[in-house]
Amino acid sequence: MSKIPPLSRQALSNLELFRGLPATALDEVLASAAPRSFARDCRVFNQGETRVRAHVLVDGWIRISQSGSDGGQVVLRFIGPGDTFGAVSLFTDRRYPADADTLTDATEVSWSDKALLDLMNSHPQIAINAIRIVGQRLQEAQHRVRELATQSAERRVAHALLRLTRQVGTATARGIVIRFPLRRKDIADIAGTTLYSASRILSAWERAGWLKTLDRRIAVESLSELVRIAEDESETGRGAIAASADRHAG
Amino acid sequence: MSKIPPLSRQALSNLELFRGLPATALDEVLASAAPRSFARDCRVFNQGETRVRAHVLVDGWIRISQSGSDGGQVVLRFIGPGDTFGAVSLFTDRRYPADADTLTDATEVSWSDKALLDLMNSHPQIAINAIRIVGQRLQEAQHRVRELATQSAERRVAHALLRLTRQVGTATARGIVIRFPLRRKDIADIAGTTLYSASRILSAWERAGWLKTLDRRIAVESLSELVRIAEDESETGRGAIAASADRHAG
DNA sequence: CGTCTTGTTGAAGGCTCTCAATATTAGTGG
DNA sequence: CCACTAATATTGAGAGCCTTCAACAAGACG
Repeated sequence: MSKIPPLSRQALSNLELFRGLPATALDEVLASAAPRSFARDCRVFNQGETRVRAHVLVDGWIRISQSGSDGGQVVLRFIGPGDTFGAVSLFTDRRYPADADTLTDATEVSWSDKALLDLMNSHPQIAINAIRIVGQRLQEAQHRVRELATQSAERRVAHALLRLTRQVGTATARGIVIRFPLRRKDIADIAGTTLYSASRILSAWERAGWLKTLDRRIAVESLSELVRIAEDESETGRGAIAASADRHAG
Repeated sequence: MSKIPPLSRQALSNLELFRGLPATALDEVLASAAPRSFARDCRVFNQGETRVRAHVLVDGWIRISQSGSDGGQVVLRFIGPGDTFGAVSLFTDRRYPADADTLTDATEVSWSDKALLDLMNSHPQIAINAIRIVGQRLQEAQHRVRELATQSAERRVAHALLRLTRQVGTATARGIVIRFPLRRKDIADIAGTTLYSASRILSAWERAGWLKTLDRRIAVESLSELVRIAEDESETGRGAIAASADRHAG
């Protein structure tokens, strides 16, 4: 459908995966790259699919979510411009471990397993970059494991929002706005709770005046209060839903 | 204290991190390796420490656990012979993200950041092996995130035990025995629950005759029942502690 | 024999889920 | 612009899993 302009060497060298490569190497990378574009709300790949490729998102936003045989679902990650995704499966069991859906119109480039391995073998820096990327995600995932195992639903929602503001927040007059629309169910799947608890927590925070949601877009007005919820040790581990906000609102 | 025999090329090539390397490369790897040995219950490195190295365990068992500022703690992983550990931090923020403690006497070899980077640059296969290793752990961690977010404490304990039997189980006359002693608190920290819940769940399973613990060592006698608990979809998501076992025991 | 660590178990309370009903908003076609 | 429909959000009530606290038992060890 749409025309996809060829990626420039310049653009390529700004991607974390290909950072620090000489120009000749970038040309090799470009030669084996397959561009593709998607409309909003499209499935880029399915959990379990075996024709795996290494993807880099050029433009747009993508949600990575995993669901179990029991129907339980979690959002693992949001992918933004410049992020690598779906690449780990090339090295493990050659099946995508999660679904990828576009949240906006999006364009990506991807490489086959063979192409990527060849590139890494001739340019080890690519492999080293990949270790850094995957390593960061491993640390994030482990951090999240601890969060889920030890903290209350309210604190997890606070953490989730803080991460979102950092990763995809834009400062505006109305506060820090999260760049794409999120349903309560999305928040719940990110924080590992239910739609209902997420709704209660967020509306309590709205009552307290710490954030607003307009058209599914969340605007955080008082980041410091969220930080307090997320860090405050006086909150006894697992704690009352939105108790802090309601205490505050009186 | 103890004498550490030099690692053979043969032994080295059996480690996943150095798989598929030519003999000359293995010699290079050996040249920069620093061996070290520990008694039981020793700290190998501390969470937050900045003098990071890449470690490979040659012999023994190590527990990797992370604790938060609030005191909450989780066991992230057990490290056995041949496993790599502590290496990801070389590529990210140059701080160990967790504590490492020996569960038995142990010997390891380690490499400095510079040595490992040099080796990877001259032998990309090492970097590619590392991606596979870290990638597998990322997938495991993400799987665990989903588990913690959606499943009941009982199912999580069942999953934890199943993972342990697979990773460190030995088949004996008494069933599958987990190779090193585990306290109830350890089980709780693995499964993301409390000491008390873990105790209740495990003693219910003992009553049902599905496992026994002798001297802190857990012996699983009926793996299939554990699998049933872990997978059974009739258990409504988050479910009654040890209800299945007590139902079974009458 | 005392002490310390670890494990078990009861009771109570509370956070969080589930279910249901209603309100609100988005999307569509006239 | 408005009616109509579907999707989403809010909120109450109730149940229940799990935590928390407390007391006690059982070994390990000097």
